[in-house]
Amino acid sequence: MDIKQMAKIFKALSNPNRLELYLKISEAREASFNACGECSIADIKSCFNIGAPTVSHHIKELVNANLITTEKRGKFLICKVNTQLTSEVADLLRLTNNS
Amino acid sequence: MDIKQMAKIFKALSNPNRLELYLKISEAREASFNACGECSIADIKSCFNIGAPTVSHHIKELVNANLITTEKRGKFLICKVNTQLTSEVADLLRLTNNS
DNA sequence: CTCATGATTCGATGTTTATAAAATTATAAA
DNA sequence: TTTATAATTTTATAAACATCGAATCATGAG
Repeated sequence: MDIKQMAKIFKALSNPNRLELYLKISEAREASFNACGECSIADIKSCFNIGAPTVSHHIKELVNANLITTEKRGKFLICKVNTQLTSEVADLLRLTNNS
Repeated sequence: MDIKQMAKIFKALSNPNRLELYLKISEAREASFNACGECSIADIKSCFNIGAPTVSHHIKELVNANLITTEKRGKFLICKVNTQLTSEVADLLRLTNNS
């Protein structure tokens, strides 16, 4: 993976609110918001102390870093984690560690 | 690990130059700058197109996030990766992935 | 069609950040 | 002790960022 892309991923996870958002979306697959492992902006927003425009902005950054994907379902936007990318990054970090 | 600490780590890795710096320090253990798996600021600086003050600032951020440790040896500052933290982070990323 | 609601865009604002130039400190060598 | 070199601190600046309120867009319900 290219350094710029890697940095972009880390940047997307570098804001505490956005990171928590991301983790929430990840967890949604298990203790689900809607039993399908998905998570709407309204769901997310109700867990945080930040406004809808900010949530929207954060979501966009996560999508932009390819960490999640979204899908419009009716009025709602459904977010899912891109599990492959996350584990790629984990592997890269692991590589720097072959002590 | 606490969300804020996690975010801090990611922030420290979110700048392309700083990330590359960090990776360079990691690699130094193998294809070494000084055969002891260490890496001085001068070594680093000579690989990048950024000035000494900037390198110094980046190093400080990496130390601050606990990703590296430093040790002054004579005129030189020697940097080493904190491998434990790195693998903790990798594990955390992995965790979001238990599909 | 109208309305309510979920989400996005726009505009503004205060904060953080990356970077460099200049000045300063620390240390080893001559 | 003087000098050269490595690194840090200080100061300044331009760019990026997080956040919000207001306006807007999109969609499903009545």
